[in-house]
Amino acid sequence: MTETVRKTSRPTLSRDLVLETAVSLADHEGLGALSMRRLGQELGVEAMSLYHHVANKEALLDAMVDAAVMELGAEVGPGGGPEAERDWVAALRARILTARTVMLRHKWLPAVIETRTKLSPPLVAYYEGVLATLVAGGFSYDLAHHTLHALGARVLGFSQELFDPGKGGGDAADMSEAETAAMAAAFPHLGAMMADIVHEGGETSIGWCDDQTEFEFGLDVLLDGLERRRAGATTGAPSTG
Amino acid sequence: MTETVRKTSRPTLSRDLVLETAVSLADHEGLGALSMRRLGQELGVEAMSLYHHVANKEALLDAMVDAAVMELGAEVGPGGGPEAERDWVAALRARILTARTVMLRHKWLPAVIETRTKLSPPLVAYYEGVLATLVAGGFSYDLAHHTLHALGARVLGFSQELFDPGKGGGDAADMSEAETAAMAAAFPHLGAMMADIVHEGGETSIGWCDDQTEFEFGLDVLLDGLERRRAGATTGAPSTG
DNA sequence: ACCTGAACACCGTTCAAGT
DNA sequence: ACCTGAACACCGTTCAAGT
Repeated sequence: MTETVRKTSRPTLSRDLVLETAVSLADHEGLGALSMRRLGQELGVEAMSLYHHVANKEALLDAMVDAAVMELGAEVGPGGGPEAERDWVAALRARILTARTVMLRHKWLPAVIETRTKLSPPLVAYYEGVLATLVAGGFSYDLAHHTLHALGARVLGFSQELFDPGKGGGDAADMSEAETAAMAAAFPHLGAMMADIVHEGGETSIGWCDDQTEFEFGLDVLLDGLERRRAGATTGAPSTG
Repeated sequence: MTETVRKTSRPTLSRDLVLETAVSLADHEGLGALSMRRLGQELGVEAMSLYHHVANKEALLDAMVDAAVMELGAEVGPGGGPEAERDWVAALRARILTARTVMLRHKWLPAVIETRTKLSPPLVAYYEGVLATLVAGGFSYDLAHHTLHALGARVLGFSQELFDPGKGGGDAADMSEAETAAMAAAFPHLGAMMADIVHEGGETSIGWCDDQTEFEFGLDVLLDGLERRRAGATTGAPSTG
């Protein structure tokens, strides 16, 4: 699981090596494991040596974001172009789902991006590509701007999942029958919904929610609604039938 | 700005007083200011005394979430009912916008909710109300489940805003003309969009994005798309004209 | 029962000192 | 120029001791 230390060889420290090691540490053991002392240890060096290659921990996190988002930028390409003109929904959808694979590789990235105070040039470049895709698809800058807000974190391939039964320490499997029954009594709709999902899941996905499916569902609802607005519907309240 | 300490009177400590003070401290000075030592100081007591009323800091955060979400629950009411049957969009929209006012009062709440490992009963009760509203509006449990995922954090009144020019240390006003020009050259679409927004903002909102407007736009796009699916459209990919 | 103070094992970071 | 070790000002938390 854990990478072994390389106390023996000890290659000369460099900014790139510090960065790579930091990203790898965060990838494998989570953001909580990334302390300056621990990172130094991983490199066979005292924590204080890191300060010769990085101003402080915030600067290290900045650089990690830049590195990961450049990775993302390389995979999604420039954006815009004839595919976007033909079908902006498909173009943007593909772009965002690619972004998602990068986010899944670097699970720490959303949390770190959220806490950045200076904006990352590679991230701005990514947004430029999204915008190019929207404009090629016929969006006004005004609607494109609202669209970026509407997509929010989803534009980078992640969403804040709050209602995650798999979280909560115990997923459905962990809940005792008594607990499930008590919950169903107190919260009838949630109880019914959970029963429904568990049934539906059946043999394939045991019990709960498929993150990828749900991410795509939410994304498609948004893309659908946005296309309707682009095509000329009012930007006001939705029709309520 | 900062509340003054009450070293003098020193009322007997109680769990409720600890909780209230913790919430107030986080409200006024942010989550970063909430350390056990600082909270003790605010109560005119040693940090270690707090452990008689709260198991540890995680338990304190759990209790703070419960308290804030109960506040939310009291303001939104039970959910469902005849209004939801008549117009689920309006009912859910109102519910979520009320939730948003609570989130704006307790800015620390989203971040803390995200890190909880055990689920909060008041939060489950809130979801039950959302679900009751959807079911009254004609949703199947299956579609309602997807809907909760699609709304994500928005169901609680907040969204992960990543592209926030006001963030980044410098908003547009803080950027030098040279910087703005350089950015417009490197990222033409972003440059054009920003110029467009600044113009549009005009006298009323100086320059940038109105969070409330953008929140409602994104919410309405989602509600619109969800209503279409409820009314019988396929749950697959959106039509791309 | 409630509160305290010293202590432990952690942080990020500074600084003077080594090579 | 690069790395080190002690130190400083913080964390959350434990534990034995006070009242």
